[in-house]
Amino acid sequence: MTLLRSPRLADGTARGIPDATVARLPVYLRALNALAERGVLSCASGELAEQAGVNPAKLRKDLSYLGSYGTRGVGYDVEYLRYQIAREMGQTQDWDVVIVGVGNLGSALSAYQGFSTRGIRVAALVDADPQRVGTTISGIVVSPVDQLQAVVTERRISIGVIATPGEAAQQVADQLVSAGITSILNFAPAIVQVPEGVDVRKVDLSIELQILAYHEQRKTSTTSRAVKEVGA
Amino acid sequence: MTLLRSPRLADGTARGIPDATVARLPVYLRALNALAERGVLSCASGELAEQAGVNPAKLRKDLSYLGSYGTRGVGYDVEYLRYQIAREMGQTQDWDVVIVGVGNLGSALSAYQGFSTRGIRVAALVDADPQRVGTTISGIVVSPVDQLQAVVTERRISIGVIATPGEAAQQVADQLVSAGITSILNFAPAIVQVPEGVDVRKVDLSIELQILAYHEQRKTSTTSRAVKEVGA
DNA sequence: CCTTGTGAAGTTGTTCACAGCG
DNA sequence: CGCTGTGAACAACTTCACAAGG
Repeated sequence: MTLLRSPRLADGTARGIPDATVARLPVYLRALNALAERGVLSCASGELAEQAGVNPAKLRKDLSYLGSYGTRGVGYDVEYLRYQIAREMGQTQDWDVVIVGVGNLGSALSAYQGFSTRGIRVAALVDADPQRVGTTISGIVVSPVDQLQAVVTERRISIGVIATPGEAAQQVADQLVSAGITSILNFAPAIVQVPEGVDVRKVDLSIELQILAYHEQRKTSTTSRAVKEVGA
Repeated sequence: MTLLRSPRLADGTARGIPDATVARLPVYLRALNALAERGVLSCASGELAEQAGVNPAKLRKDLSYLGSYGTRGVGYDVEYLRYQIAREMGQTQDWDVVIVGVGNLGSALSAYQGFSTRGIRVAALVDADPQRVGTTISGIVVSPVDQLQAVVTERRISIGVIATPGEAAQQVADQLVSAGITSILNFAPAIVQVPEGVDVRKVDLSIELQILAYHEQRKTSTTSRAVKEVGA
C-alpha cells in the first residue's frame, strides 16, 4: 500500500509530481497567460509567484519537478514555460467532459466560459428528468441517462461531472464508472465510493462556506489573536 | 512569524484545530445527519469513517481535537456528537452571505438548496450590470454595487462570495473588504490580494478539471501502473 | 552580479499500534 | 472484550538558505 514516490523515472521524464504541485500548475499557467497577454516575454520566480499568490521558493520547487526550464540570473521565458507546463498537464489536447444533472448548477457549468481556454470541452449533458431531456442548454441537447454509455463511448469522454442532488450522486457515479469514465468531479454534497483506478475530486459549496464561518466565528470571539491565511 | 500551534488553550477549550481537520468536520456532520435520519442512535468510528470516506484513525484524531465525546467500547452518540461538531463549527447561528455577481454561477448559488441546512443563508445579491439590478432571483432583489456597503452593514454580513468574471474579481474583493467583509469565497478564476485578517478561499472549476485531466493523461500513457486516490 | 535549482531543516498532516477505560 | 483516545513513527509539504551557473 505504501506506493513510494518516484520524482523521476529512469527514462529521464519528470514523473510522480506531488499532488500539491499538480494542483498549483494550472494557477501558474493562468498567471503566465496573463503575463503573455500583457506582452511580457520573461519573468523571474518572484513576479510569477506574486501573480500566483505563492512563495517564490515554492514556485521554483514546483517547477523543478518538471525540469530545468529557467535561466539562472535571468528567470523564465514566459512562452516556453507556459508550453512546458501545458504539456505536462496534458493540455496539448482537449478533454471532453459529460455533465450529469442540468439543474441550476449543471446549467451554469455548461455555460461556463472559463473551460474552453483551459482545454476542457463540455461535450454532453445528461439528466434523469424527462422534462429536461431533449431541451438545449448552451447549445447542447440534453440526453437521457440511459444514453450515458453510448454518449461516453461515442465521444470518447473520460471525465464526468456530477451536478445532481446528493441522493442521486452514488447511483450516477456507478453509472459513470460502468460507462467507462475514470475521472469524476463531484459537486453533489455526498461522498461517492468508486472502484480502484477511478479518481474522484469533490467540490462542496456548503463546506467551503462552513470553513469560512468557522474562522469568522473565531475572529469575533477571540478579539486579540493574530489571524493567518486560511489553508486552501 | 512562527506562530506555534496550541491544540488546547489554558481554559481547557479546544482551540487551534488543524486546518485539515476543520475542512473535514463538515463532512462528519453530514454523515452524522444521514445516520440520524436513518434513526441510528450510536455509531463506532469505523462506520462514521466509512460514511465520510476517511480512515477511522484519522476520524478519531480529528474528533480528539474537540474533546472526548465518545465512549470506549461503544462508540459515539450520534446526536451528541452532531451537536458538539456543529457548535465547534459555529453552526449554532446562521451565517448570512452576500453573493456578488448573478450570472449563471451566481444565480445557481442563490438557488442552491444545500446551504440552508448547513447554517448558511444567502442574504443579499449584488451585481454591477444595471440590467440585472432590481430583478428578483430566488426571491431576493439584486442590489447595485454601490449599495454593497449599506447591505453588508445593515444585515451584519461577514462572508462574501465572488461569482464574477476573473477581471472583476480583485475590484470586487477590494469593495467587499472596504464594506467590512472579512471572509471571502472566490469562484472567479483569479488570485485576489487581501489585507491581513481577511480570509480567502478559492474554488476554481477549471483547475479541478485540469487536475483530473492530468491524472487521466497519466493513466492512458502509462498502461502498467497502480493508481491511487487523487488528493482532495 | 542575479536568479535558478535544490539539499536540508522545519512544519503540517496521516497512520500505526496500543494503552486506557467503559 | 471492544472501541476510544493518543503518543510515536512516518509521510508529505513548505520554507530556508546557499551552491551553481548563466
